[in-house]
Amino acid sequence: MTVRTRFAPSPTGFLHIGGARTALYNWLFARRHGGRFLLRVEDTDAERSTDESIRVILDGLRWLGLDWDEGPGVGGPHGPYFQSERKEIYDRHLAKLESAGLVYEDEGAVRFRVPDRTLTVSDAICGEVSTNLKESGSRRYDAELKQEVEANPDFVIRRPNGGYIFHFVNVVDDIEMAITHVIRGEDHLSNTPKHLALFEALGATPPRFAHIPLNLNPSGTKMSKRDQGALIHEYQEGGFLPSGVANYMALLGWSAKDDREIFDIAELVERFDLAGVNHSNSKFDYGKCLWVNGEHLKRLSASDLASQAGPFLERAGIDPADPRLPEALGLARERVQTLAEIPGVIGTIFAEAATYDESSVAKVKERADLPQAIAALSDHFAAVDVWTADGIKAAVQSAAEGLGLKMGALMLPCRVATMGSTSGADLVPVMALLGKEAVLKRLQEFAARLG
RNA sequence: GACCCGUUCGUCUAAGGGUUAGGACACCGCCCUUUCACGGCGGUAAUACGGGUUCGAAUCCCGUACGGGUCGCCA
Repeated sequence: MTVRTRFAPSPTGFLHIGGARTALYNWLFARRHGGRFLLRVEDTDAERSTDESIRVILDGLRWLGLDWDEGPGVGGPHGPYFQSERKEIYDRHLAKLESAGLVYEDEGAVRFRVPDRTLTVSDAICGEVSTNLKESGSRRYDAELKQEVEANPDFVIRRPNGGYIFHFVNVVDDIEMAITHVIRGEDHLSNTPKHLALFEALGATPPRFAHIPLNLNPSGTKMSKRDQGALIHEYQEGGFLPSGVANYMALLGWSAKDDREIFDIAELVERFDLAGVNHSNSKFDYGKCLWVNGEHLKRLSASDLASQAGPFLERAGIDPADPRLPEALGLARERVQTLAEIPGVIGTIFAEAATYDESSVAKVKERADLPQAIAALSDHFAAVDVWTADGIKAAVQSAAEGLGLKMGALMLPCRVATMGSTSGADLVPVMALLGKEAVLKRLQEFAARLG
């Protein structure tokens, strides 16, 4: 049997981290087992389903590298892949239920007769979970009354206006699309008996279910789009790598059962399995997500780093063709966790002049001998013949000796004078890239600032 | 409220009857670096609670507490 999984988002205008992780698990599972991954858009709620809101979701999936074998844009033998275009299919299945006497009309809506017996979900993660829909559905909690009220256990599958309800279309589509494995959030576990009843009524064998634990925000409540790290496009804009984000998402609820945590996409495909999925919800940790991304950044090849960083460099006004760029990127990668941080670390190399950070300047200004130190550095740099890291170091060394100081005592003032800040990339290579003239000019400007 | 799922350092997790309860992020300290970082080494820190079963329980069972989910003519 070929494994067929699917991701079935409703277009809300955002690709949420929870949805993206569900998509990832389905994708990994399909890829791991040489199966197919389908994408189906659940746009039965017409108002929210704009082209734009659909595009955001597809773009997010593409950015993460979660390509689909069947679905919007690629087609496939089980289309259409938008629920809004599948009305005839739903009508056909409804007719089957009608002729079997399993549905009835109620104030214009169509209700499905639930069976009065125990249905057992055999979940790959949660184990066996049994429910009797007739019993459990005959009472309903009224949030306003704050108490249970009588209810009709037969749930609605079609609205009076002809629109079909999620449970029904979801099941019909999974049958029609020959889905073998449904990996979805645990919030659907309680809905699954309804789906089981529908599969049975439609004469279909249900797929294998795997309900994965939910991702919560750091306060332990449901992630909302306001929470940091909640939306996939923010990662893209924030300079994360798709593989880093996928790696971190995989880790929220799954582990390889050894101490390894950093995996590229191919390694995730190789190692992912449902047995490694946890049973309990996890809280999102933005700091760890940053760390994982930083590890991916460190492992990137020089050319990949250059192409990935491109948009962020251009935005900062750095010419991607500058010959100093490859070396500068090498300096940057060791100390950033996102691509977006790169310009801040090496931007000064490509700038006309240093931008002085006030608190950094204030820090070195505390030294009484600062003007002399800068002057000494200027003199010794001016005398350097071969402007290389070694030559620069030697110059700093001799400048320090002349002042009766250790070399380290001059490094920080030199850093602030040439780079504008106490932080940033490694000073000596930066000066080498900057060139002798530029360094001397910056020292002069800094001295002038001091007055 | 009923039903369902869950509970190991602050966070993500490993250990599925016998471990000094392991790793990672974060935090702290030391070393390295004559700068900023990286890195290396070390430290603080957990089995929710109460009962069982067992020679022995984080691990199996029951209860309690807490957290999450579901209970729509939303998906």
